[in-house]
Amino acid sequence: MATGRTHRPATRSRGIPEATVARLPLYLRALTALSERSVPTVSSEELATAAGVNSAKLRKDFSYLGSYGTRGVGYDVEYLVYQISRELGLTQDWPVAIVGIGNLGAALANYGGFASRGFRVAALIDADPAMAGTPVAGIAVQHTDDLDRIISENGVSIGVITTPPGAAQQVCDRLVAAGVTSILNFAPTVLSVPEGVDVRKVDLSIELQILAFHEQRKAGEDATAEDEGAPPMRATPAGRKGPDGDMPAVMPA
Amino acid sequence: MATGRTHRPATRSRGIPEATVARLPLYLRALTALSERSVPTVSSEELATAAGVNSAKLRKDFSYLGSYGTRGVGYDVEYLVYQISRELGLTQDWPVAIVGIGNLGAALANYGGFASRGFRVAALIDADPAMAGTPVAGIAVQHTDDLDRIISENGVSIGVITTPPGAAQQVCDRLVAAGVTSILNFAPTVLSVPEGVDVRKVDLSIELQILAFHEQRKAGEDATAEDEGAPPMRATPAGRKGPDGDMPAVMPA
DNA sequence: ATGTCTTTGTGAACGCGTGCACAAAGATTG
DNA sequence: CAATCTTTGTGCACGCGTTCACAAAGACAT
Repeated sequence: MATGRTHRPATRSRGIPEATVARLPLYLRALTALSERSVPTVSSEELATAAGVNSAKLRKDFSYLGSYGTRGVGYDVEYLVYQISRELGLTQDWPVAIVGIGNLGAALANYGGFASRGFRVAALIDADPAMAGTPVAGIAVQHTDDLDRIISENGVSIGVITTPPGAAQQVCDRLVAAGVTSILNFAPTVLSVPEGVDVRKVDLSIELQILAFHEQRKAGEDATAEDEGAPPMRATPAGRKGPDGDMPAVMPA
Repeated sequence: MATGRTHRPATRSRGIPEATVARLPLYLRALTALSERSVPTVSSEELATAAGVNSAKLRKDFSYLGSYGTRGVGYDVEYLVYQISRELGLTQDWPVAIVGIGNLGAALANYGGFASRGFRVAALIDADPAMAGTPVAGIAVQHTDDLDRIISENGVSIGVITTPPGAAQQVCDRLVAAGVTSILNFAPTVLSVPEGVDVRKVDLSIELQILAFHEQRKAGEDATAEDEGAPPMRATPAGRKGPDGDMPAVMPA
């Protein structure tokens, strides 16, 4: 019944701050690029610039992993690539299942960035019987009925949800029941999961709205005298709202 | 030329904390759902549960917007929907341009969540001449050469980048030059933008890597004695130490 | 009107993350 | 070997965000 925690426990894992963990992939990407150019070492300053962060922050981040640098020289690129990869668990292979093969699901399946590092699309699952067997990105789509079997047979522990919002929670529950303990949710829904299951969400609509907020603010800075718009009279509780029908009766993403 | 700040200035806008702004869309979604069910009022507790957050946090968030609640009763749903919409700038229409119409770009163009609230796909732009004119999601794709004109003619201030990583910075620069001041970046690249331009990134790969980290940690908790694998010899920069490993004694997860 | 009950709004404490600034460490040069 | 120079690693202070806990405010019943 999907009655569980909704937010991550913020369990400070093994002393590495969550904020640092979130930046490690950034460093890894920059380091990989350097590695491909056969650059042997980098200073914290250079690497920080490449990763778009502060150099002090980068050094502190690395200090949580250990002392991998050489003073007066910098960091050994190859060595650091390996250390971060190991820390992130990318030295092993993670089979991933994508549930909901619509526009987005198919796009993700085709996305090259998946297989690039440690991740492998192990299964595509959809509720539409007509899609069963259809190959997407070279992989045959399987039906939701077999979800349990698919997950366990492939040893999938990371699931990606790209279903319509209405189906997301149900799919989530089934994934968790089948053994998935990490979920990447693209559906615009708040997922409830039991403790011990990690959920990360990617929400286009939310990102756009945040941008819109700042955009509006920027536009409003010039015209400070700008009228706030017609402040519709307070809709007295249990009463009626403004006559000008201010309500956008539109459904959100 | 892309020489500018990379991170947002964290400019505390109008007294509303960034963290709060990021949650407003969440509240708005939950409120819209309630509105459709014609629920007149909600308590902070109910709404918080629906949005997946703490009720105290929700109340504090709302307190930044003003006192919109009624003690002993709760919040008027319709009124709050309007207030948050206005605060986020969703009462006006935001024309959005998507650059890079590959798998992902096309998927986003088709994504219903776009038009749902305040956002309208005003233009689709791609560098492939063969795509020019091809309709995607009912909109004809236009060529990159006309980017400047397209942006200014449509008054686009929000751009979405779904190009390959190599082209992202260049596209970004052109968007900014054309007048775009908010960018949603799906390309796995660190974008440099001048001050005053907001960038938000959505990165599938990074999200997966963060999940993998936690997944590994969870798996490692049981088997603490797990072997760390073969630690590759440290590429000692210009100086050798014991071959046995000056491996920083990092503890196994 | 008075009292009770519910729920908001917020003061205050706490913890996390960030950035500064510098001492320590090692490379490098004379 | 001593001096100098570069860059790391980190102690410390500060600010933001979260959470607790409670007084104030209003609804509602008597």
